[in-house]
Amino acid sequence: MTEIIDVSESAAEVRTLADRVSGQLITAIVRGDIPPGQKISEPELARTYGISRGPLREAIRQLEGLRLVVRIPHVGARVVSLTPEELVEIYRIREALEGMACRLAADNMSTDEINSLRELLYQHEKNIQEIDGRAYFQKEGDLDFHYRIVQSSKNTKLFELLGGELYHLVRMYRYQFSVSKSRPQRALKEHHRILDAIEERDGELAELLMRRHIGRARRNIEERLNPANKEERE
Amino acid sequence: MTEIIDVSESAAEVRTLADRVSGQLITAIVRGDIPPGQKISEPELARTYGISRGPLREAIRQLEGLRLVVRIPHVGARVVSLTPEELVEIYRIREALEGMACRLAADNMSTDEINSLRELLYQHEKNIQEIDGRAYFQKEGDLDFHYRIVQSSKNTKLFELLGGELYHLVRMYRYQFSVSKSRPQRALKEHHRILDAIEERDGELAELLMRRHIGRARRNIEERLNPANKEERE
DNA sequence: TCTACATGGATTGTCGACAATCTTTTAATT
DNA sequence: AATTAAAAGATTGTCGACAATCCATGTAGA
Repeated sequence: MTEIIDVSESAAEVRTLADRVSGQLITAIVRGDIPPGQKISEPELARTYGISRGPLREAIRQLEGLRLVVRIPHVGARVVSLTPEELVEIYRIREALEGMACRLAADNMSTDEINSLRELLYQHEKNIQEIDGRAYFQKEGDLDFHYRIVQSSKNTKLFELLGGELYHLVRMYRYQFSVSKSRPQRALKEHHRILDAIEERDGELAELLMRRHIGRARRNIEERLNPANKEERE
Repeated sequence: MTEIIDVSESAAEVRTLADRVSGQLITAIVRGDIPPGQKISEPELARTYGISRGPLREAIRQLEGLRLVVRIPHVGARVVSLTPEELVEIYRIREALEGMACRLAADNMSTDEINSLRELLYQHEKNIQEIDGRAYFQKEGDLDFHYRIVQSSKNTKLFELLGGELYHLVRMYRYQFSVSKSRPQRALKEHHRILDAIEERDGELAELLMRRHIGRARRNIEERLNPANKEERE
């Protein structure tokens, strides 16, 4: 999952301090080093990263745009703490947006990109078999798949939107609600099917499969919230 | 169209300078006072707004998050200049997202909200008849309708996404590619139909109608770009 | 005359200090 | 003892100045 970080970090060889710190903060928040809800102390962070408060404040403003922190004037910034409902909301948005991305990718993805992505899936397969228990790589790897699809949709705005703010939040909550163990193999199979559809240039099917795929993940979350009633929605 | 501005401006009674200037810059850019592609000179703007460069830079970082400006380290920030293709991309995203918003709104919109929105449409009707030529209010009013629907979907993340960065860009390009004159009446009719479907709690129909509605607007733009070939897409 | 380089000017990036606001602690009153 | 009020402390917001980088102008050489 290096790519997502790279977008904001090495895009221009890590120029300004604010940009660099912004990237560091993103990973820190996503990995849970700075847990959700925690207050962000400017003096403390400035000391930690060895910079002044100026660039730091710019970085915070940037994170605010990515919805990773919530700022209250004259009070301070806190790491965002999504309610489970909001997380479900995000998955609903992903259903719509990534479904669309698949439809576009079926038209616009090059054969090179398809082959490369297939390669990635084989690699995931190996990872799952090898480090069976630790689904660490898989956790990020899954999103890597989605990332590439969106990228290959060739809709740059869609790419910015999903890669920019939605994926960071998803990544963040992956590290917390640790992924259930039964999903990886199944998810991998679904990934292959989606790529199959794209390879056959069947946009309609690709969209359907992706919507189902994300919908399942969403229901997975919903069930974890309401273990009691499984069939409340729709 | 006051609401959209209010979100970022008066949310906390306009506290910090950065927030205030951020709001002013947004309207300035949206209205075209600072045209697309223009360089944003920090010293000049700081003088204009009578503040120092500190808060101004924070405001610029915020606008960057809203995709209203593009920043290059050590070079400067420019007002974003969307290619027509990107504008079409945005409309494609709106199709997906607002279609979804309609489906949700059919379930979650209160009768009060429905009545109030109907009232707004009647007001639009009056405006169109009165100031026939100047479609000024209509221009913003149209988006007001969409804004309310998304709001009533009760999906807060969806609301943030559409209201936050997508609508600003759409508003911005409304002021440039001035809306064709024949659309308003037709658009108003379509708005009524969409609201009808929502009122009848027919989410599927509401989604369909909204997708068509935005799709038409998109095709309208596409035709303006390629006046020659009308039937190239799908 | 054109290209390459160097110099000067302007702009962006960073810092430390001061002012305004909030939070916590302490004290006083009921 | 509990609640309110006041004061101290800490944090956020703002500013002006300095450093680093980029851009434009001008000069020298081929």
